[in-house]
Amino acid sequence: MHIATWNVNSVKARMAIVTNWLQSTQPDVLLLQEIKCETDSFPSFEFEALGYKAYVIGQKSYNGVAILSRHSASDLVYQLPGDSEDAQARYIEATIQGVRIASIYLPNGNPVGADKFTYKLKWMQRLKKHAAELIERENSVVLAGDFNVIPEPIDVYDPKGWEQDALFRPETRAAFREIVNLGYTEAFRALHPDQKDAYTFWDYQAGSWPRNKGLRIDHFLLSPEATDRLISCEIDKNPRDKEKASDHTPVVIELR
DNA sequence: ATGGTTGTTGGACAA
Repeated sequence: MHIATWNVNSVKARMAIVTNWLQSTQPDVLLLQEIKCETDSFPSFEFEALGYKAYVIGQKSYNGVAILSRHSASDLVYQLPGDSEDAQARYIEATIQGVRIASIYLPNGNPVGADKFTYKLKWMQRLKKHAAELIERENSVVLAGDFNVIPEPIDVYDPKGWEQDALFRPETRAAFREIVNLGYTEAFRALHPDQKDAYTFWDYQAGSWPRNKGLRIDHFLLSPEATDRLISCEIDKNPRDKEKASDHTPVVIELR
């Protein structure tokens, strides 16, 4: 079973690149983040034509996540539990072929010191609580998406320069470790412990892509049973080099 | 670089 995650930075602006990639890669599941459209205007029909059913929670202009699946999904959850007041569309979860899978768009959190950073840390505490319940309740759990977290210095081109950024602040990294330490395995680093310059995001500005000045912020967290089934985890850099690319590129895992 | 770019939206805001 192949599962992919991709922050597409507007699904409508990215339709050609995403559909071409789906046709060539044909994962069982593609998790999308930052679809930037309302639920009802998601281009479900185009994905159905390629054999994927779409499960979507969107909102106007910002955020929005989706699960595209070649197999039927059940027991959908459309928001991260723990705050019914939170209207931001950043979380969707479903069971596909016995695997509990979430598509996550964790808040960016910048600027540090303002409401946005507080919101990020609270969101991560909610995610920790929910991740603890999932690992207790379910067997194979896959939490994947744009975590907006740089886990370690190896995951950023200039660790010093990013010290004060919400993606790399000690509080952010600690909250991420707390989730992992519930018993999850971060798939890419587990399989590629020493691989440097392995990034999933390159800013549109200042020639970040051609200079490979990137960040590794899109992750797969796997429960113990899912980890036992893990065959591979690879970053596919090809879509980032296309015309009209997203600033993120997809990551793909295979489970046996 | 107190730069730079992209997307939504029609001026900022988010990233």
